[in-house]
Amino acid sequence: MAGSTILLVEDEKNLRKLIRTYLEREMINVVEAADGKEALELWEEEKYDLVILDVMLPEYDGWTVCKRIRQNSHIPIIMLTARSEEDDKLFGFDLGVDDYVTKPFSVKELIARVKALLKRSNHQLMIEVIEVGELKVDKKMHQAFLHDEPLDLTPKEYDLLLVFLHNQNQALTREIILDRVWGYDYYGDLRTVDTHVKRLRKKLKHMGKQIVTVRGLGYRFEVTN
Amino acid sequence: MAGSTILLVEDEKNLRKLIRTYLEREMINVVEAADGKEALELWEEEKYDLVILDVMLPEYDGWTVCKRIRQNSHIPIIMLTARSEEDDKLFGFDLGVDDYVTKPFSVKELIARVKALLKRSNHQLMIEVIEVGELKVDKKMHQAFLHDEPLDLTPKEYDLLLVFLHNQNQALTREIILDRVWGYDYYGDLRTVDTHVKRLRKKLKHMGKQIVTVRGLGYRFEVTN
DNA sequence: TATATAATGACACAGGATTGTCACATTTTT
DNA sequence: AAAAATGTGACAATCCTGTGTCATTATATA
Repeated sequence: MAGSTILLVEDEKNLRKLIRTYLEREMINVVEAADGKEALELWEEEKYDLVILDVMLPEYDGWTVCKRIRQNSHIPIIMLTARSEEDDKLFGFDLGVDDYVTKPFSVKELIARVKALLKRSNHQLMIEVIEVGELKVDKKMHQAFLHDEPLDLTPKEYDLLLVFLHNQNQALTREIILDRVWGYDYYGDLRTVDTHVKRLRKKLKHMGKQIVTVRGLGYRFEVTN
Repeated sequence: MAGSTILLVEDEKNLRKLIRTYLEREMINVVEAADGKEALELWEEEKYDLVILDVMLPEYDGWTVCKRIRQNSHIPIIMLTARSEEDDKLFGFDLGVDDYVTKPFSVKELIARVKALLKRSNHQLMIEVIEVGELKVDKKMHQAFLHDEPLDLTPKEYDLLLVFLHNQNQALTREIILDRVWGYDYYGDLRTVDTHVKRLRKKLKHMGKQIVTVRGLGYRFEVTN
């Protein structure tokens, strides 16, 4: 939390400085970028715990930067949107952003959301064993269990399962799944996801039903609390 | 969004008419003023959702009008500026201008910004869970619920429901609905909307009555607060 | 290194769900 | 009553997903 490093991408200097001041008051380190290009350069250079990203940016806009970051990281991203390009339809499909803050916003609110996300992701990383019903995954062991019986999953199946477990109850498009499991630079058939879902479902036995098909979109790992 | 009223202050008649045409295509009402004095008079008379304001105006210039409006309202203001000077913009941000469009501009861009600002003010799109009475939609899950029971909606039905929920109490023409759900480039029978409304109503059970027919126009999702 | 085994990605096909359209019924307006 | 607009059921075309299979690639084993 304190001691985290944030990449702050915002072209308006005064706003950037203001946010920086507030963040530093929370003992959070801030690296600033004034445009999309700079943001991506800084992104490659160092590791960050969270990104605050303005949508309207010179060079590359926020969506582009976001997409690029999402190609190899699940780091929390907060978008500062003044204009919402997404229409009704598109919005639900954009699953990469963790939170939105709409301009004009109170900096206090933004900071609150930053803290919430940092806490959450910190928490996520700590978790070494994920358990859902009879299903258990020990990340350190790199092994899944069903009824405490080791499950014989292939690497892709394991990765796929983890993506589902990390995004419980979230509808994921095939694109997103392909990105997360195969990597951003993978160029292949979307339907391949289907095949792997089929195989994973089979191995998960009755738990396979938790992987719900979201028709016209993709899949969702459903857990009933 | 649709149904909003905009005060358009621009002295050049042709440009004004052009902007008006585009805005009305979006179901936005337009009130025109040709100079600063008229603008302020109209401002006092009625309520608006947004103001488009040319900087160079007869009688009072745009800054004066802007200042005056800001004395009693936080309504979104878009300035049309001829110069794109940095200091001009900074000056404007002090006055509380929400967005700038620099002449010459494409009307489409202006419209996009208008829509963005209107959306921002009722930033419904950002909300991930929409709840109306017994009806609930979780956008991340991509799932609707009625009495907390999952609703089995087809993709089109889901999209249609979202459009209604994002435009509560707004009469929407079939054209608009077709645009939002099927995409602007879709070429098909307007009556198709009717069929899908029928199907959605049925699945929404008693809540189906909330989708009110606006004879001669289209439909409206009605909520009584 | 050669061989066997497993994993992977692509694809085609089947079956079912979804969709758009139309004709006709019903309602509302003139 | 006629005209106009909307509601509705039926149905064929289309879309989408599940699945089996196969060639290729990667990995493990001898």
